[in-house]
Amino acid sequence: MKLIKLTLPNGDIKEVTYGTTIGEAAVSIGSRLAKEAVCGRFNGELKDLSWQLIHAGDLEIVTTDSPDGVEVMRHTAAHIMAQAVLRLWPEAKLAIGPTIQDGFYYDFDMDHSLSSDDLEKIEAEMAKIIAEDYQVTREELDPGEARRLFESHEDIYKLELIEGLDEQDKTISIYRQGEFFDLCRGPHLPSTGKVNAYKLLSVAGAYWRGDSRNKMLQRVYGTAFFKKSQLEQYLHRLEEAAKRDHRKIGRELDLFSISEEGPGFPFFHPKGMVLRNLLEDFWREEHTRRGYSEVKTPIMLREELWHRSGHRDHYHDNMYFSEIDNQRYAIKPMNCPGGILMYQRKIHSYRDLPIRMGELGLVHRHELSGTLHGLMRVRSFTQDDAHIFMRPDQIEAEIIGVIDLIDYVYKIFGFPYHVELSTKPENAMGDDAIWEAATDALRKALENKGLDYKVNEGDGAFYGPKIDFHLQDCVGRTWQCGTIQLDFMLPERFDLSYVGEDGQKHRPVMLHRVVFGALERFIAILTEHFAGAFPTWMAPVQVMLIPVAEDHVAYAHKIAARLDELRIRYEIDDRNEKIGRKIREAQLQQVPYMLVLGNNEVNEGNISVRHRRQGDLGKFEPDQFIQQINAEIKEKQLD
RNA sequence: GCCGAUGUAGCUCAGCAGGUAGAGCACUUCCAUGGUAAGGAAGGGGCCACCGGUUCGAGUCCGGUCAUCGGCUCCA
Repeated sequence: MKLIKLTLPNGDIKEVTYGTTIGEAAVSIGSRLAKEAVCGRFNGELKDLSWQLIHAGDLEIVTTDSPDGVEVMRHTAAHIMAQAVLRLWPEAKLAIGPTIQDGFYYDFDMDHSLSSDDLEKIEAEMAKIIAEDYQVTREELDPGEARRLFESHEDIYKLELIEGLDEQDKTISIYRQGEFFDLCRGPHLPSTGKVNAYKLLSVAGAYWRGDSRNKMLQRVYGTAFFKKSQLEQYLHRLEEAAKRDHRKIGRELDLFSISEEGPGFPFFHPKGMVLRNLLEDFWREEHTRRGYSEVKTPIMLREELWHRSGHRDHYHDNMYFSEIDNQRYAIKPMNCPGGILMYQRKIHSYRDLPIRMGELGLVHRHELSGTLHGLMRVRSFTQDDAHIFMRPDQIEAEIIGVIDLIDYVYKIFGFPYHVELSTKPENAMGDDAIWEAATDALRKALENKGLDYKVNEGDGAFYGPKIDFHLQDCVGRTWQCGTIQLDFMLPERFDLSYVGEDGQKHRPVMLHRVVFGALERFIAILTEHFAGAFPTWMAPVQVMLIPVAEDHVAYAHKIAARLDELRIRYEIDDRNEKIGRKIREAQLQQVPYMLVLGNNEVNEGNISVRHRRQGDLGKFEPDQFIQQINAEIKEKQLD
């Protein structure tokens, strides 16, 4: 009998007989391992436990605690869901059903429109399929067989997928469980009974192949875990994220609102303005320090300018237009053309470069109505923009300068982040050579900084490639904020120049960049990240003065005068209420410090300090407290 | 823009066999002068998103519009 040598992850060599399945191999390695086994990884490829080993190679048993194991199980869960849907609505056509981060979905084409009540029905049917514990088996078919099989069920979407697979010369495999079968690469769990903790989460529309010209299908989202406790933990996390929703907190803390009179055009309330102004102050301080100047360009400019810049051709659908004195105007969706006009006002020497021109620019973009979302997705927003005009030899140093700035700013807020590089998109201006040079410059700067990055092919802006910074909030979600875009195109289009050492005209290179991205969105992210409990330096109200009774209001004003000197933001709660109530409300407003002022304090000339998280901190000399909170603010401490 | 759901007081929500609207919180006034997360009482407040239809009668049924929510597409 022929023996096969398997190399295990720890380097051990295991010999098994020809034709042994991965599942059997797992048993022979250890019974505990076999119990936890989900599938195997043979020479880097995931295979079913029933896969037969017929030649030597590396074998790893993928277990329930590995990310791959979870993904395989979710894929099986998606099949079980599809099976359940077909049992309930036999006319449904299956499209695709992949796993995604934290779960899976399956797209269906069916007349019955699914409601959340239906999710329960589907879940119940899934429970039956799991209890019935069908074997999940793999079959490999040639394209003709596969076509016939799916044609017999009029599975138009699967047939389209098969066409694609056939072109790529890939093996066509299907998986069966009970009466159900599906086109699938696999691998899968050995049987449906192995799926344990699952939950269907929502139904939504989704275009076939993600293309809005195609039919809209019904997508059911779900998730599954090996352990009930993990599922519960995940659902709990969703609840926590919902509690942090900036739309809810924004209302509760009176930061901003959006009126039906202006969908996508937010109103900032006084407390939201405090946040905005602080971000702007911080931004100005950092930019001044780093050699930026600040400008402001007009909201509206002649439409002709936007033809020259290329926006009219490449960005038309997102722009608003208007008319003044029979002249066509456009409302700016970006700040760059204005910045360029500013650059062109005079002749520049090579000695003047780089020019770092910052602008907190209010831009308007027509976003599709269905995409608006609180402050995260709006139709008018303020970019913390800057345009750097520079000589080609300055490109790398300037990019590195921006990378350092972004790194500095994100660390102040305690955000970890990662970086992505986006290359030439389909609707791009300019030829490939320029794009390549620009993309190389960005890549070089990243490599010089030793930053790891992911590449997004075809995801760049129409005028140049970009580096995106994705920060991660405390619930683990990521948000694209900062970007650096290199642009050889607009300087060309606008015939920008500087006078070189040789007295001749040369073409400068432009860099577009933002750090926060948009103030509106950044405020939304901060709100969710801190769940409304902004660090003291940002808190709209930093101190709540709480006189115990009417007699103590005068003393509160005396303390307040001291806070005024240092521009510490406070409120005096002089309502005729018990202090328990005043404290509760200050807590709910996430005020960092509450000062309780009653007879004891007035007589002793001190204050009782309560912190929103640490509770009662005891008595303080007013000066001592004020110095302490002032330091906390100046150092922008996170609490 | 597309698919689905939703739209009742400032907020959270109840109401429904179609008979002209209700709670808690908030707000106002009064009483209580209170010591670390809600003191008590009284009162004001709604063109039930908007427009049209069915009906003797519509918050409730039907159609349209607008907005919001969950996604898709897109993106700061």
